[in-house]
Amino acid sequence: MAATKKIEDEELMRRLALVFQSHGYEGASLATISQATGLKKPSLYHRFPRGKEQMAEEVLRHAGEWIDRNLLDPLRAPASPRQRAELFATRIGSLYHRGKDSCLLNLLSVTKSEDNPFAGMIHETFRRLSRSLSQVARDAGADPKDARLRAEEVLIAIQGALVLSRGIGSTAPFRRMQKKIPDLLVASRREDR
Amino acid sequence: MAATKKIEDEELMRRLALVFQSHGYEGASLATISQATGLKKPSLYHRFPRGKEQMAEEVLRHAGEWIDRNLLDPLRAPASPRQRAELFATRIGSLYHRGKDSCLLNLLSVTKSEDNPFAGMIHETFRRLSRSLSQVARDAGADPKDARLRAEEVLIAIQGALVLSRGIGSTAPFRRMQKKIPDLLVASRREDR
DNA sequence: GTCTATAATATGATAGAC
DNA sequence: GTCTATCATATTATAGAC
Repeated sequence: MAATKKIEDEELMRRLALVFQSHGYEGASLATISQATGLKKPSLYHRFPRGKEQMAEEVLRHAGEWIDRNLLDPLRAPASPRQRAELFATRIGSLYHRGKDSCLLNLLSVTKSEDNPFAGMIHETFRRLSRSLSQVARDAGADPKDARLRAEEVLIAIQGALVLSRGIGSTAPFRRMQKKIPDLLVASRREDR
Repeated sequence: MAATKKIEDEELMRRLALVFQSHGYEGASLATISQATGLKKPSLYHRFPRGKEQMAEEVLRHAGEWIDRNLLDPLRAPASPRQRAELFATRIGSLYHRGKDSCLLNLLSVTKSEDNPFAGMIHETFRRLSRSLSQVARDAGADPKDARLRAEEVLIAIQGALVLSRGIGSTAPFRRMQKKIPDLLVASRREDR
């Protein structure tokens, strides 16, 4: 029974994430969410007493846990920096369905209200990604400052490729970016670049 | 009278753009828009008979014209490729207020409806940017294929830096990215990158 | 061109039955 | 835990005066 419930929760979070990814926070109405999850509004409020804001919070938390398990843990695995960077690039591809999906961190950073209720969680998630990525760059020989800049470049490349791919209706930019991730993170560079 | 009207229209579009940039399409209610522009709802409908969708369309068109005049024309100016790339980087900074603003092309590509009403204009604007940027890369000696990839890299860097800067609440990533634009577009590269 | 007033609908949220 | 029915408010949109 507990196992079944757990699976249902997983599926629920998966569908909620899809709705917020597709339509953004304000664009995801309770009617849309109800249809996407198969739960009527009162059932949603039973599960999320604080309503839509809590739904988005828990989706963000759930996504953060996925990232910790499937992106950040591999970055600390006992493998060469390049191998870890390559595995990271692969996992990024499955997180965003090879560029077809948008990033929750991008979409949930836009709301009606002046101060975004999710800003803290979004900031925190980017920070964890940045720390783990820069550690790989350091393991590959980069000094701390360069390592942080490389991590930033990788995050920029991912977010930018997702925006551009959605903007032009083609995943080609995302797939090209994905191949570049290992070099951005661990390849040696010329001094003048 | 005509001149005064023109200025008012400019200011109106400027404020509308700011609202959509800050809150996204669905997050920008007519109440918010009314407050931001100083026009009551019936006045807005007098100016935009098809309502909010037309407002966003005209804001996008207006932004596209700004881009043509202030970003793309300089890319074709009689100057060295590097000088043109540097001017472009400067103008990108003022377009996004040095990283404080978000990109309309990103925010307006998210709506409630399944097929985004602005997809065509967004796609078209990215296309014009890409064409003009790649021409600069070609003028700097890149072959057509490499030039297109460099233009794509620049667009990815801009969009990604804006997303990351908003996500972490700091314009530092945008400002660092801005300095890299000229090299991304026109610097020679090692073969193995 | 702009406004007050108002309508029609959508949206977030709850009461209460099962 | 889920539902039907309902509420209060927000939202898009319009009528009609000035």
